[in-house]
Order: sequence, then C-alpha cells, then structure tokens
Amino acid sequence: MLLFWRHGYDATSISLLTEGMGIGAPSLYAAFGDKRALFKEALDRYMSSYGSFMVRSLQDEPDPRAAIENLLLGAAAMFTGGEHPPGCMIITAATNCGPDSAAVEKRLRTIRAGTVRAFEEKIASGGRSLPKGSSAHSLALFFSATLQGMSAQARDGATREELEAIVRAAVGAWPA
Amino acid sequence: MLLFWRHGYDATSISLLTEGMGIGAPSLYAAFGDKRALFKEALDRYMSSYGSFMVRSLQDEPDPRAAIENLLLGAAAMFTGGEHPPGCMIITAATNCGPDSAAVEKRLRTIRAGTVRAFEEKIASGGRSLPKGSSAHSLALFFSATLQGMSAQARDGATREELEAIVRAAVGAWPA
DNA sequence: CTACATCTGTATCGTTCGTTACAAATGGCC
DNA sequence: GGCCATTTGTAACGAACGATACAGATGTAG
Repeated sequence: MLLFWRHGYDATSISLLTEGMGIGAPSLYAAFGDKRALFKEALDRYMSSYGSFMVRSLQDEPDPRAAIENLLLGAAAMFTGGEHPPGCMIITAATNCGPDSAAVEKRLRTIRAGTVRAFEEKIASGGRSLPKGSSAHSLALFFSATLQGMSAQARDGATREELEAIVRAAVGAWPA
Repeated sequence: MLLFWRHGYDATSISLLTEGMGIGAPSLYAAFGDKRALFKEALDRYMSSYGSFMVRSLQDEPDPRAAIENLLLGAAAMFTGGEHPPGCMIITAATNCGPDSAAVEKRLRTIRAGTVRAFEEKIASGGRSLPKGSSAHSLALFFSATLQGMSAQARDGATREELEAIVRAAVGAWPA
C-alpha cells in the first residue's frame, strides 16, 4: 500500500511490489490475481486505516464548521505523518496515468466526488449560516480544493505546522 | 505540449508524441534530442503562453490582495479553457513518476516553490494589513494550496463558475 | 517414511518503452 | 538534369513492463 501511495498506480511496478513485499511475482498473482485487484485491496486498507479520520470527523462533530475544521486539522497531521508517504493516496495515486489505468483513475475520482458530496451534506445539515453569497455546494468545493491543495503542499515538503496554518486561513473563509 | 499537459511526463509515450505531432521518431530526436529536452521545451512554451497570466497578475496590480484575487480568477478561467487540457501543467505533469523522471519532478517542484515565494513577496509588499494571526508565508502557502486545489478540481471536472466560487471563498479568508 | 496438495523461485512469454542505425526520399544549387 | 546535404520512414536495439509455465521445495496426513 505504501508503495502505491508514494509512487502512484502506474509508476509502481510489479518488481517494486515483489521486492517491497518480499515475495515472488507468482505468489503475488496467486494471492491477489491482478495489479488492479491488488491496488483495490491496498486502497480499501488505506481508507479503513489512514483515511478513516475523515468520515470520523464528519460523524463525531455535529457542528458543520467545527467538523470541517477538525477534518482539515486531522489531514494536516496525517499528510505529514512520518512513517508513510506524504499527502493523500486518493488524491495523488492516479493523476498521471496512461489509457490502461483509466479505470483506476475513474475509481479514485468517484471517491473524491463522494467526499465533495459528504462535505456538502454536512455543511447543509447544521443550521449554521453560510458566508454571504456562497452555497453549500461552493463551500464544499472550496474545502475539497483546500484538502487537495494541502495534499499537494505536503508532497512538496510542507510541514504539519504549515498545513495547520493553511487550515486556519481556510476556515477563516467561513466566519464563526 | 498539450499531450504532456494532459497525460503528464511519464504517461506521454514517444509513440503518442510522434503520432500527435505527425512526425516520425527520428525527426523528433533530431529536433529536440531527448524526451526530457522536449518536455523542457514544452514547459517553456507553456509558461510563456498559458502560464503567463500569473506573473502578469502579480505585476500589473499593485494591491496584494487584488493581485492574488486577479491571479486566482485568471486561473479559474484558464484551468477550464476549452481548447486545452484542464488544470495547471506545472502542478499536474509530474506527480506520479518513476525514479527515472525524478529530475522532471524536481524541476516542477522548484517552479512551484518559486510561485510560493512570489506570492509571499507580493503579500508582504503592500502595506495592507494581514488577517490576525497569519504571516505572509502562511498566506502564500494557503493561496498556493488553493491554486493547486483548483487545478485538481478542474481535472475532476469542475466548471469555471465553480472555480470562481472557490476563489471568492478563498479571498474571503483575507478580509478587505 | 511415503504420498499428495500447496506454495515458492527461476525463467520466460509477448508487449511496449526510449532510442538509434540505416536506407530511401526530398530539397536546393550548379 | 546531376550532385550533395538534409530530412524522413522503416526497422530494430536493449531494457523493463505485466503476467505465466514449470519445476523444485515445503508442509501435512496417513
């Protein structure tokens, strides 16, 4: 999973995987069947471990603005966590891909679209007033873009403190 | 250039390039010498054409906040322009790359770091007061992350109007 | 210890990658 | 028209890709 996370789907070769997992190629194919299937497995593991803080943030905090802020702060911490690649796997694992991996790209894009929708529902749920001239949809897109920008910044070497400063600026767009 | 922009450096094969340019492989190598050199050429063309609005926005508008806002609005228009791939080439062309194209990734990363620095200088230049508890550096990182997020959203199919809504939310983080 | 099912390691498949050698074709100049 | 430099298209190079065939090793049941 860490290899797919770091190098993306296309750039992670089978030899890299077998070397990193310490097994031979036939064992890998016997256990998972395919490179796409292995990626799907890795993606599920990612979402239920490293990525679980997102759905948890949205569920645990009833106030929409605080929930979004908690989510982004959690992302600032996770994206810069030391023991794994920086940034978000769902955002970065299939951005430059050839025509053969279009299915993987589409899968990740669908997940991201679901995130935007979850943001939108959360924002619209509470009775909290929205900033003037903005809708739940546009705010959801803004925070989703912030999340993607934070992932990119983490990949470019930003520290946790810098990402947290980005979060403070972003939630400043939604006055308390 | 459009092929590198759309598919990224690694995923753009020589056969795709020769097919798209309508020439044979030897002509390509005689004219540019190398795949990296061709990418560098394409990158220069991109920055002096599609990407030129950025430096122009920062130079033409003296007020830092208005300059950043103009830049982001220009990006919203450019990223969704119909006749070329969505998003920003400097942000997306080398995100998933193997070890052979690490030099290209580093080059783009350096350009992005220069953008952050240009933002920071512009923000610090005017006498405009900063939002409470933020520095020119953190604001520059925030707007840079916004730009990268907008590029990702454009790649995911966001429209110009949606990106403009993101810009309105982002500049709202910096009260007039 | 023997027999059998499962797993692992080596070697290889066909394909595509970036790159180049070579020959045919093209263009200007006399 | 004839000559030469240049450009082009065809074919091929070694390497690495995703994916497998096959033989040897391993573990368990009797």
